Amino acid sequence: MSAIVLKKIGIRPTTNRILIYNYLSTEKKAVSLSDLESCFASMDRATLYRTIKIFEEAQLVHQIDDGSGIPKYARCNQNAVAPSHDDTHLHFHCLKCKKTSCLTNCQIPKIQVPNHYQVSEVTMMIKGTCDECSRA
Amino acid sequence: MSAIVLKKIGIRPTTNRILIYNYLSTEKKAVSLSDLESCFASMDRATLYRTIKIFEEAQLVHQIDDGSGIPKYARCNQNAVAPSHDDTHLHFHCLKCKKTSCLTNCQIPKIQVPNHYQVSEVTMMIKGTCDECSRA
DNA sequence: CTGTGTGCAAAGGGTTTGCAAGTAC
DNA sequence: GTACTTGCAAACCCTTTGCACACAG
Repeated sequence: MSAIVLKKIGIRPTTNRILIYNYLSTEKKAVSLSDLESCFASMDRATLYRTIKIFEEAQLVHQIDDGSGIPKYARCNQNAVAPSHDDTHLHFHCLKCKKTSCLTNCQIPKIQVPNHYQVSEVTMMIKGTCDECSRA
Repeated sequence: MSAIVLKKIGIRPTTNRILIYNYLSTEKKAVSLSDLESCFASMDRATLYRTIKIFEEAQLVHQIDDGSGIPKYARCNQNAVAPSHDDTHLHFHCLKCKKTSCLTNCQIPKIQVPNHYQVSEVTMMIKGTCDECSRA
């Protein structure tokens, strides 16, 4: 139950939050605030915004910047109940269907940076044609 | 002379454009529109915006999305006079000094994507501490 | 004279915040 | 009753565009 998951990590499981949580859990693609807004027309933008922020802080979701300028959010590590979030994988943005998704199976290769540089986070974004679109 | 460079690729070398071009050529870090705005206070935002767009189309600069939500621009391949622009390198965003720069010497590793996915563009963004900041 | 470049002003698209009412515990 | 949530409204930040004037060929 999602209510239990939320409660466990210290987020009060309100109706709205459970709905959003479930939506993010089933949705394969990364969603923007506008996506959520049109999906949950009854909820206010501010509520969606704050809910996402809370989820992000609790590491239930991570933000993805696909170059569109509009931040998207995804919950990837869907098997894990604990907030051990994995975002060391690639992100893919399909130029045809405009969907952004996580390629959870593709790890980001280890990278060599020049001396004295310290790496704390690496993101990798691929644009192209996704599975579905290239078959069609 | 920058005027000649601009003319060669079909951009009329106005005073403003030469100034901006020179600035981008000497600046090591990627700059945002606001950066340009505070640097060239006499020029209008719209002029800066349109100039950057023109440079981008002519492939004199490329846009970098460092996760801040604010697009930055850089001219990397500074040796090349021709508009053969190379943007297959890494980008680095320093969490201390907030500067974004090109690691021109670091190529993006070849990546393996799942079947049926077609890759047309790859970007890689590293966050951490830059050379200068980690020495200080 | 004609076409391009520029500044001004405003529209636009999205995020973020203040506040007061609502709701759960 | 108290503390957290939510909706409404507005502020905000930055990009983008329309339009009229300025300027160069």
